[in-house]
Amino acid sequence: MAEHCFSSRQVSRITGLTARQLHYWQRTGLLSPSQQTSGGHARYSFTDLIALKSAKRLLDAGVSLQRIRKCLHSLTRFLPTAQMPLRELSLVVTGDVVLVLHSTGAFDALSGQEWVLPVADILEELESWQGDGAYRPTQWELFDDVGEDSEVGTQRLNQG
Amino acid sequence: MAEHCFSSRQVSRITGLTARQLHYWQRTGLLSPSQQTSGGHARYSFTDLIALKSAKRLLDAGVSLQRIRKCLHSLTRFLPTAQMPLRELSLVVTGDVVLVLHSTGAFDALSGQEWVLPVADILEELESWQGDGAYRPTQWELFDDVGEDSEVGTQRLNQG
DNA sequence: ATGCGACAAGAATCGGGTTTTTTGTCGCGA
DNA sequence: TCGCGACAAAAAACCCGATTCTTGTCGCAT
Repeated sequence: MAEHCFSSRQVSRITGLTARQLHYWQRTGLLSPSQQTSGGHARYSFTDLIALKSAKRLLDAGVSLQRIRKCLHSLTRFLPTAQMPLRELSLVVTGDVVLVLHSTGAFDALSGQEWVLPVADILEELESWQGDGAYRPTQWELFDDVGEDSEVGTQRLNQG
Repeated sequence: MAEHCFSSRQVSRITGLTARQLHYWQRTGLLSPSQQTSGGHARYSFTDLIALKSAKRLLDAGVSLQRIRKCLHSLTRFLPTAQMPLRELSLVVTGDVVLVLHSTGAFDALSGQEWVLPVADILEELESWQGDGAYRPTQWELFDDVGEDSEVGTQRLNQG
């Protein structure tokens, strides 16, 4: 593959990251350009661009750099690059976590851990208890009757 | 529908929650039995059971009760019960958040906010820049070259 | 038996101050 | 022009004590 790909300036223009950020990220090991000129100037590969652009997106979504650090780190561990068709991945970002959504499920980009609780399972599990004296509803409505009249301000347990 | 469904004892046996918990949850408005006997004894509906069982699962997954509170609260807001086929839902639990996975995507059960970053979009966006002087890889490998030799312990910026 | 109130241990949250991280800006040198 | 080092502001993480929440246990009333 070609040695020269993208200069810092190009990458900066393309990804929206500042030169300062690229430099700092290289310095702290988040992502170094895969090539360098003999003069020590950065040359980022297209693969680098993908990672940088992803990171930039996460940043814009409010994920802190430290979190991104961990994410990238475990992504390298948990994504078998040969197998994973990248186009089918999605990153789901909420305030605190970054999930990797895959066709087969989802897992936490930080820990790689996966906890999925299909509601269907719960229904199945409960249905075996229905003989205990209940009707059999056909239309499930979940959480329909939570905290209606009793206010959450009522909890004065340890007081007089 | 039938008035009598499940007594506290039954619910306790079925869900694995203690009577104490059921009582406290009722008291604090997390979930009250939808029926009561004239004597003031609890009668939980099957719908209640689903909610309780879900909550129990979240508890077991390490989600704190306060978080569950918020989850249930926003779930009631964000799930149009009439439309949502419950069997297609999954709760994705990671350390800090509870996500509701739906066929069309996922959203945070706490805030209802949704940020999905399909990697395919990133690729698409980048491909328009390829003329800038790069090769055209056919096999994407992401995050393959992150933090290899340069240690993260190197960042001594503000020092001498 | 079930509900209810009281007390207490343990867990979780909150608030504020401190430390670390991240980024902008400037200046120098190749 | 690009990289590099230094200083400083802003943001994020961290720590720790205080507060609040959750749950177990006991005793009493219905």
